[in-house]
Amino acid sequence: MLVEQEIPVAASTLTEVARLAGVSPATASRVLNGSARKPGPGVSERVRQAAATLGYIPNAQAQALAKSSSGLVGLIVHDIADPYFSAIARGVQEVAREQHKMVLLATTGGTPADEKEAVAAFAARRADAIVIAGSRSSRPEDANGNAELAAELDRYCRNGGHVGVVGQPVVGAGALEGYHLVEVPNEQLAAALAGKLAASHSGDFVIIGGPEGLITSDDRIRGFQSGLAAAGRPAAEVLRASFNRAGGYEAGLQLAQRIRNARTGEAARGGAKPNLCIFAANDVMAIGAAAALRSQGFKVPRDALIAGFDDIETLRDFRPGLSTVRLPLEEIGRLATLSTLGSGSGGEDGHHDGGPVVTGQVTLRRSTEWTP
Amino acid sequence: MLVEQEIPVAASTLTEVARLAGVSPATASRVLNGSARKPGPGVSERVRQAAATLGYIPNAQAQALAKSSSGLVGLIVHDIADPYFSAIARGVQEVAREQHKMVLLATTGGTPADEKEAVAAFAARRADAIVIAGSRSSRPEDANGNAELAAELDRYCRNGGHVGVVGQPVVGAGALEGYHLVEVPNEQLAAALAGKLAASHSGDFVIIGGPEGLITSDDRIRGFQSGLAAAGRPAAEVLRASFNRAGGYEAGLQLAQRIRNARTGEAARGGAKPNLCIFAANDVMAIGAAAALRSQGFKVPRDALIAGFDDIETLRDFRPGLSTVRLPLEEIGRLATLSTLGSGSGGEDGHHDGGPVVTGQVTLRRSTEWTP
DNA sequence: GACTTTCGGGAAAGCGCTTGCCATCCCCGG
DNA sequence: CCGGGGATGGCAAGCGCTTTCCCGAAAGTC
Repeated sequence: MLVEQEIPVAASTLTEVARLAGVSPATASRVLNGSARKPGPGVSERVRQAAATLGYIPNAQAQALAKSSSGLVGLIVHDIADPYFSAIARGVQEVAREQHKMVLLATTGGTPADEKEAVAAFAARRADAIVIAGSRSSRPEDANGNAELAAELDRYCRNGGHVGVVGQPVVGAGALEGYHLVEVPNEQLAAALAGKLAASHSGDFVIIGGPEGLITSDDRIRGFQSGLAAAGRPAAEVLRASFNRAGGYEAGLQLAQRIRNARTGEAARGGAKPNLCIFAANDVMAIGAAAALRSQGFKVPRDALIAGFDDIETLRDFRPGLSTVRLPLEEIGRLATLSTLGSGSGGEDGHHDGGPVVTGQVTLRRSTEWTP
Repeated sequence: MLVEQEIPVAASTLTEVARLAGVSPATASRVLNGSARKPGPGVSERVRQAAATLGYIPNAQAQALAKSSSGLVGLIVHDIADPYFSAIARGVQEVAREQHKMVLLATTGGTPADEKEAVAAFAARRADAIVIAGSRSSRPEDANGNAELAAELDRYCRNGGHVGVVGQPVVGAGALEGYHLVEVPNEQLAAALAGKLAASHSGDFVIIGGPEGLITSDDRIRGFQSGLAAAGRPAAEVLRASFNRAGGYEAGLQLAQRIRNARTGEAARGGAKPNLCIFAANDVMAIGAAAALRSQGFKVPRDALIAGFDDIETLRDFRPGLSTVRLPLEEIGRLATLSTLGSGSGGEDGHHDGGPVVTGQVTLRRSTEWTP
């Protein structure tokens, strides 16, 4: 018996389904959306049938309003096209999907003011959780913005929201229930990297870092320096540039000039071991620096060694292979999201929990390997 | 006169604001959220004041429900961590931001069934627009899924939604009002690339394509072949692999074997021009293939030329520079989004409009440049 | 067999906001 | 001086769904 498929011009509502099934909206709601109460099998069948016929799609907004939980996860990144963030985003997205939630995306360029705004927007949408990736800033001029961001987050948490922060705590945020942190051991890893590099490189070190106050960058720099110190080496000079390829390139040009000067001074003897090892605070900067060196006629690792941080996937095919620290970015995204959703119980004492442990791995490749 | 900042434990509602301001919720609504009617200045001031005191954040869900428009833009991609998609996502995000909308992200791996589900979810959330990036599939086994996807999209459009599709039309989708397409001239560009390559390369061509039925890939292959034909060259052999780095790598290994065989056969004479030019249907595959060749001891462009498609930003530092076709991905994302939002009027005749014009640019670099 | 428990279903009260409509009030021309 | 028109504010009816009661009936308990 073929039933005429009704193709409604407008989205049909629960009430219509209920009417068609000859039950009350309450019952229809109970059968179609998991409720504690399970209506009888006969009724259920009728309702489901009616829903199918009408092509019923529940109005998520209305549901959210009624049960004040939206099934939304907010994700805040600096720039979704940056491979660092898109890798994290993939992790977040995966978990969200598993948990039948949708992710709401906001990109802020790292400006605390924008981040605050994004949090507010997420709060307005009653997002169940917010994941903030991307370095916090400790710059004085951002102090204000940070404070507002922290306040906004606090309020969000106080209203029952959960926030997962990747990397380091939001400056000034309280130790609230619902506030989770996925700590990334930038400092230790950078120290470990420095140690390894110091073992094989006897010359100078120089660091290309992001702008002062970018915590991730600062942590990595500090870690690298302490690693150097532990190896009995003098502290490295730090060049500041913007935390992206362009910044790396710019700094790379400076360094090229410097190498050139050194060379002419020392009467170019062939086969000399490169005298400089560059540590860029992230892979993208490292690539930029490498490009700059190349543009000036220098080769890595022949004329300078170079290492980065993150082990961005797309960059693994870069030649010479970039020495770096592998960070499980996708996993980090997953963990940050899970900490806010999955373990509604996981951290019953919850607030500011030590959080899941993330480890990275120093990965040495050709870019820091001098071969005679 | 310092007023004690009231810090409400729960998010405050419009009604509370109204009460504090001594007006009706209607009025409060009118002043706080752009309404056609502008209440008097005195009242407005009081309401705004009250809202500030209470730290009022409108409940977007409720607003959406009441005015059935959510301020949401749905974005469907295969994989957000793929630089191709993340570049597009950036464009989408930008426009959304400009228009004070938020983007809702869904990743589907390209499965029509998942895409359909994503569309349904977006529809449930009453997204104002949906942008679908990522190749459609014309494979027979996806026909079913495609049909369902098309149906879901149709229904969404019929309910007043706007959808913007990147690349090629959804197979089987009707020519509906609210259905926009940003066409990417994959075929022409691939042909142009083939032409340029044919001009400088006299040997064989081989194509590494995605799985058969992936329209983007197929278009590029077809274009390349026709470009070859136009240059009086025989059609190239097509190797099929998955549309990502791994696929490229795999195919690259096969080709390496082939090159090796050819070499031993022809009694290795040094300095021979590479006999093979590889066209990979996208940059990531090209990189994979290049890595495979390298792993087998071959060098690009010494032993084989190679070209890709997309001009992924992160890959521009790859050495040797990868010949490719530059696609303005971010712009494509922007256009797709704008077509659904900005020009609510732009295409008043609207449906299936020719859409904005996207052009790419053949970009030759070292990877296809044989130097003696 | 009379009583307390379930249990399946419905009525209705919201969730927080927008908006059509009505009641005022003021300003102005006649 | 009075009536009409244009502002301006409030009332109340939803938007579509969930959920708390409540009620009748079926099922258990001595």
